Amino acid sequence: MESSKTTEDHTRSLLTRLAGPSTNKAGLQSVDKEKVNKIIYEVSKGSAFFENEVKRDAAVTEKINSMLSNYEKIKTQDLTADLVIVDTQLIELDQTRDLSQHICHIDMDAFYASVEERDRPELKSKPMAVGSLGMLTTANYEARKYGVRSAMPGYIAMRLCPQLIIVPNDFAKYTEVSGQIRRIFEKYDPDFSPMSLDEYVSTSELTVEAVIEQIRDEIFRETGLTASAGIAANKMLAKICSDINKPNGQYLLPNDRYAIMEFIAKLPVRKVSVFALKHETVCKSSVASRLLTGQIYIVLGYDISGIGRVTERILEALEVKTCGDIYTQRGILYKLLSPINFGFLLRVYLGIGSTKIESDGARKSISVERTFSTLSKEEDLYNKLKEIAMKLADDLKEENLKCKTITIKLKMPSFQTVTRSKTICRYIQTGHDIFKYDAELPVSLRLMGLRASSFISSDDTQNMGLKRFFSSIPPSEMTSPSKKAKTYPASQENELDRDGVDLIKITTNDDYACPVCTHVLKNIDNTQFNAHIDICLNTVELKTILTTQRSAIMPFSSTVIGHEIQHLSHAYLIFLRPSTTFSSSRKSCSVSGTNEPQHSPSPKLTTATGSSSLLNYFGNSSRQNPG
DNA sequence: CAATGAAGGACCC
DNA sequence: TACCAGGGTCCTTCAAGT
Repeated sequence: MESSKTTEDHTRSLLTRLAGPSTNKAGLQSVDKEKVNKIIYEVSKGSAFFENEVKRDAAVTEKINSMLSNYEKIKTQDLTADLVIVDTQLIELDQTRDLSQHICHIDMDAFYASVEERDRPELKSKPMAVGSLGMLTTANYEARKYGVRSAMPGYIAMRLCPQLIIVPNDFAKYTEVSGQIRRIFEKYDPDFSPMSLDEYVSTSELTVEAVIEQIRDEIFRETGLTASAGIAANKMLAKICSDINKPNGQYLLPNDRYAIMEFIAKLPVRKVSVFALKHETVCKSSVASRLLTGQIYIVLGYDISGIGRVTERILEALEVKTCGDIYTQRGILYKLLSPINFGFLLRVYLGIGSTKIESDGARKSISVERTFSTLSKEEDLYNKLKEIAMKLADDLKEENLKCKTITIKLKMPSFQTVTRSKTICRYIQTGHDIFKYDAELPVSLRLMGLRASSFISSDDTQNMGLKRFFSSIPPSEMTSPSKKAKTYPASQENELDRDGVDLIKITTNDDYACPVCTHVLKNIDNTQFNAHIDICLNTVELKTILTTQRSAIMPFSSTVIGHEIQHLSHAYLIFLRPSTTFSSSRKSCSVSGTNEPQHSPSPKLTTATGSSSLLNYFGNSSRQNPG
């Protein structure tokens, strides 16, 4: 029977995929998932989105199959030696267990929807969701009975529940309520308000549970909203526990090794999500607090990861359904998964998670993206991108950040998504062949986005200018100029330009080849020359990264792209016209969502990633080909 | 032979 | 009627350069 699982399994996984990411949320347990999934399937069948999901599902299937064939081989092997290694690892991990404190995760129930209900009580008894017909952000519990949930397109929700009321998002309002809640927490946090601390906590008779109840109660009195809480020994467990008695309830998992192991063993892997505190985000509905011997530290914001649809499928194929199964299958998992993923699973199995409140806040990237009804005209696309770039530039300015890397993201009407990124100094130094842009190739897009990352201090920007450019690029590499150089003139107040461009001294009026576009500029003086360089640097038409860098990986069916980059304030404006038919030949990644930023607050992330990646590679290959 | 950049995904809310 | 978001983080794989 194992071998005859073909189309049936296929549709099943597809149905699950289409059902969306949040099918296990509170309030959804009682719905007839089969039926709901079927309706979702019927409604979306044939759409571009659907077709794209089919592809992605197939990719996961393929990956699983290759894993399974490996699995078959390994099954017959003697894993004794491996088990010794794994069990040693388990013992070591167990010794890191920290049961010295309680950590509590407080989660607002259906936050946006609850706010709307509070303001319009008549909605309480009716199925209601917040969002638009395009996409819902959340649904109240009445609506969840019909299978309506967050991240579901509104029009599909309407099929599931025709009487559904959809209320538009009102983020300003939610932010305000977040502020209210936050102020409540501040009262409990000694760092914010030491005075009121005694008022609430020093009555040491109060149990942890009582304190949390009190906090939830106060939230309710203050905002009219309910919250749920999980109290446990670490962040991971606290997060999981907060879901158990949702809505408007709390759950305490005792700080006892046995209790924890019992609890986790029965837990379906999909329930695992890991709560890690990151930079402070006000407009979120989750709050974590830590109770430590009479003190409470409140931290807002989160960074949550977990085991999602894909990982669940992979694990299921490896016969791991509950966290307890991780132990049973540990030998296989050790052989098949990357060390990082495997280590994560071991910690899950042991119920070990981070207990730190490292509010290591530095944010790593800022992005802006917009979906729109399909645009095809170059001009429209350009304008849209310009808007996005302006917005991103504003955001950067607001955060007082400068970036080194810009990533553009494009989504075709087919939902195929491509991203292209460039770090500025490299971009300038490398001086990609400039591409004479080819025949008009209108491409349609449904989304464009820009992301800024690799933030740099202004010191770093000093050495990235033309000097460096000049010194490292042989003139022969420069090619023809952008036809459009003057169409998109440089923006006036361009800080990055100022920082990045050193003026070039030319002593005599002469012919001079522009290093960027290689045009020979006749008889110009310093000022004119510099002006020209400015324009060229601001608007460079690249031979597309797509052709030069990706052709080896992704076969292109037709001609490619004009690609322009324009400085716009802090941001770069990138314009591309890719061919519509990228065929991704990539294999999908392995088990992910396994990232609880462990201990060490911020030791070189890049290094960590790099080396683990290598470790991974070597580790896997040596283990997977054992003889 | 480490370090790095780029592209693509998975996951969360 | 309407036809699948936007903002982040981290992980993995590839490829190329010294």
